[in-house]
Amino acid sequence: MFYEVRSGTVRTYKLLSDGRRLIDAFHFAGDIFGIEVGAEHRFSAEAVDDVSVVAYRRSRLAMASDMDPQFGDRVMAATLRSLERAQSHMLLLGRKTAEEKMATFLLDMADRLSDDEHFDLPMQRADIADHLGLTIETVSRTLTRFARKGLIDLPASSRSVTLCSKAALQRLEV
Amino acid sequence: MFYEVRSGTVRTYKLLSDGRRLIDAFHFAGDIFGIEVGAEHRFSAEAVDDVSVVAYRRSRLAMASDMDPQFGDRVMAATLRSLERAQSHMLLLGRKTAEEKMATFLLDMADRLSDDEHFDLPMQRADIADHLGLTIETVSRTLTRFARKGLIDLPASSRSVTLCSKAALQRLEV
DNA sequence: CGTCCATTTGAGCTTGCTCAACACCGGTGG
DNA sequence: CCACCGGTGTTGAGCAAGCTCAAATGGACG
Repeated sequence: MFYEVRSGTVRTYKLLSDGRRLIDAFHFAGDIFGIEVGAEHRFSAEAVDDVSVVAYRRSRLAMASDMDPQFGDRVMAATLRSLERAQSHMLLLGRKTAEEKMATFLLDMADRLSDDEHFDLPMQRADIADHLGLTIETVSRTLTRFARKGLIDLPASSRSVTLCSKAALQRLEV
Repeated sequence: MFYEVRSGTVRTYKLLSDGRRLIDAFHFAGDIFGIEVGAEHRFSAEAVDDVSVVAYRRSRLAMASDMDPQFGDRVMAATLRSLERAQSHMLLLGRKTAEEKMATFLLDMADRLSDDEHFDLPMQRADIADHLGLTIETVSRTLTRFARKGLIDLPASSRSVTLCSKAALQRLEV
């Protein structure tokens, strides 16, 4: 089985035995996730908000690839995109500072969630923290620091963000 | 183009603009690496020691898949294995402590480099550090701590390692 | 209005980093 | 032979980024 998000946001994650969590990716409408080698999945998936997802049997892949080569190509492309994302994310997790992580995250979300500079984050601080290898507190503090510096605007709701200076964030991102 | 290691060890890595490095993987004999979507590569590869590598043109993939489905399968499997490894490595980078990282690394190397509990690391401390998101000093200190605890044996040469207690390392690994 | 949950903020601590010195080893040349 | 050297690895001391623990704030909803 593998999956395609129709609407909403899905998080895929792994846990350590003591409960520490790493969210390896957020998946939005149109994203394909959960393609694997073996029979059983090596990570879990959860809905972040209200979600609609399509599930495909894996056997469909081989079959569909014959009938509809486009479909096979799309799945291969999705797999390679996951790999690319994972590789960039390893660099972030292993070598970026908290500020650089947040800057990268905000720019990525802006890119994927909005046409302009404003968007609403579907996930809560704990999800962001577990995605960036930080704690909730560090995420929160870094966001307020960005706001104080005038890089972003955090109107009331705490989930909505406006990027005031993408250029400055890109500089921070390294 | 993508590549297959015949003998020796290859490291693939990414850099931040100021030179911070993350080695996303080490590739040993038989490993396939460097499969990508776009035209240009998004990471660099270097020989860790004396290496022999086979390069395949990407066009060969589509072509060969028709003539030799086995080959296409092998490449797809390699891609999925890279993705799996990247996902586990994200958990390591984002959520494991220095000791847990080293324990995981040693067990992985033992698995891939040796039949028993003894092996020689092909890479230097700086490579290990940049693979685990640590500094050289922390790698070195963690290894000596493991040796003092009797978990491993570090005979003279500093590149050779014997695991005295895989079980204990597995417990540390979380 | 009170409760629950998410978020923010503060204070102090710890892990892992930085900077620095030292040890070790293989190669090179006087 | 051995002194020197560069590259690699180890060890020590002090520091700081980010964590932990704790409390305060602020909505959303009944």
